[in-house]
Amino acid sequence: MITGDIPPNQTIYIKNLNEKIKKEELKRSLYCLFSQYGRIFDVVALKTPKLRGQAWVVFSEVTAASNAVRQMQNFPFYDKPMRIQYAKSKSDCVAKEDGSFVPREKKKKQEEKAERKRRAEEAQQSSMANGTGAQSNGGTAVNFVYYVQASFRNANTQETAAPNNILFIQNLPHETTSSMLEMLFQQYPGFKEVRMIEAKPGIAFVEFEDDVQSSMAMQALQGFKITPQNPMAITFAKK
DNA sequence: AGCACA
Repeated sequence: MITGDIPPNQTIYIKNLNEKIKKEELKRSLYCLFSQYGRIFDVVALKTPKLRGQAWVVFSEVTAASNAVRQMQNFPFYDKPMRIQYAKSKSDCVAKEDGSFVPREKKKKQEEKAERKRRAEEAQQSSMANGTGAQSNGGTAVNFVYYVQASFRNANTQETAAPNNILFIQNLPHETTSSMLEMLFQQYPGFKEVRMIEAKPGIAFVEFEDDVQSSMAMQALQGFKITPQNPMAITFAKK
């Protein structure tokens, strides 16, 4: 068992990540990939020698983390299978929320100064923690996607489907046609076809060759708006 | 392989 004896935690610890990916891109992609399991408070990734290739994704719920640990285990992400466990400790952003946060000991003066500078640079990009950073699509889309998915899960008393080659698209404007979706999705490698159902407007299925390609398209188009009111909510189809 | 965050 890869999670060993680490108790469940709302934060997951991911290792074996592709170290060639730039930090900001990595965080964005992780955010997109894992937001299908629930609301994400924060994504932490550092490129220091000790911490590169690893990341933490902080969920609002332990159940979301549990699903992520199980279903995304060994998922090929930037050509490397992710190894996922629960984090060993509580994330700062969670501790701050529940009042148990105590600032840790300070480091040496110079390091502190260097970090301060780095933080200032990152300040503008780190809007992600508030769910405003996922894609060029803007942040409300991501929260909305989670909302749609959550109600979908409730309605069906089902969990999220494991990654597979077929995407399930929701919240489309009713005027959407399959050729419109084709134009959008065919730009991603492995695209096969779009399927829509006459009797069910607002949803569609998009098939790819495999689950890696489908998830790349999912990340790219998650929250994409055909009209301003319709950020699309993409999940993996239930098989 | 490696568990951080001000």
